[in-house]
Amino acid sequence: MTKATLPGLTLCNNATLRRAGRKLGRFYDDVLAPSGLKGTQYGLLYQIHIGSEPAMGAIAEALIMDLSALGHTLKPLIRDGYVEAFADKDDRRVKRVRLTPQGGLKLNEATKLWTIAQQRFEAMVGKDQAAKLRAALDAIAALDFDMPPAR
Amino acid sequence: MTKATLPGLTLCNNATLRRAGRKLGRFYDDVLAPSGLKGTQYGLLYQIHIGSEPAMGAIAEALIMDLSALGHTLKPLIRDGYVEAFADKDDRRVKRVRLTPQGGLKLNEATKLWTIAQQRFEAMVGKDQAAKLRAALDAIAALDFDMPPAR
DNA sequence: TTCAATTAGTGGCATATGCCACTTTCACGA
DNA sequence: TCGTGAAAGTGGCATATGCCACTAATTGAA
Repeated sequence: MTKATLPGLTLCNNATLRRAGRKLGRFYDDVLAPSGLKGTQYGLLYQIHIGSEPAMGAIAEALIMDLSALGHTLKPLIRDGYVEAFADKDDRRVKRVRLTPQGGLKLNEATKLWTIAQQRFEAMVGKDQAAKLRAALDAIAALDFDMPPAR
Repeated sequence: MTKATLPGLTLCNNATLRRAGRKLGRFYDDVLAPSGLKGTQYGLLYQIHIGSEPAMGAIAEALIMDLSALGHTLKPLIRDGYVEAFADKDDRRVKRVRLTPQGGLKLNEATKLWTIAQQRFEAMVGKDQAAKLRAALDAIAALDFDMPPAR
């Protein structure tokens, strides 16, 4: 009973997902550490990168993240000069963001590290196993949890 | 291109896991809301419940969570009277925790809600699919990410 | 044109997590 | 027995996320 301190190997899908998330998150964070970015920040820079000066709302939707949470997460990246925001020309309510030249460089730098983490992980679980896992997770992300509260 | 704003369906295992985690987390949180507990707190109370007055370190290990993070997460639960801590009789460095009677009641109350969330989720993805997913996630949680930094 | 409803963000507050620097206890070997 | 190093937590600081109450800008209908 030394390390098998897991009597009830939680049947909770949410708890299991979070636990694996903490573990994997730390791994990616460790590998990305030399770049000074956290896994989340890397993902956010990437998302901005592949978008066309995306609006905050668009990013939040793509990442299935609360809009205000995105705003908070974006702050350190703007503060450090990796991202810059500007108002949309046609709708001043909309705030768009883009990477600064510095942000672009940082993304490239971090991508090299990310590749290492990604390869190391897939070498352990298998490339297809990883792909299947991502597919399953994307399926969850696409689920429509609703109806219950009597519409 | 309205809702398919996901050009690069992220290949990053970490980002995919986090995204699904946010989605699922909100679902469980919503269903658990009437109890006043968050999904994480419910999981923590449960973990304490199934343990024998577990030491903080044991809980942290089981949940693959940083010890200090556990300490922080535990605070609101202690503040609200659901959990109480006490020093181990033989080793004063060790701090053990247990549910208070109130905590036990709250856990029962929340478990009813949790069951609903769990069932609703599994009704959507399938019971075996969910089990497979948990198995895959547990496998990740059990991985040994090491060696690289030249030991 | 005017005003109510809607949309996009912001700020404040609270929890979730980590890392690091300490402090307190123990365990052990000299 | 003393002193050094390991083990278990705590506190502070920073990011990650959410919800709620608001504000600013738009859109639409009367």
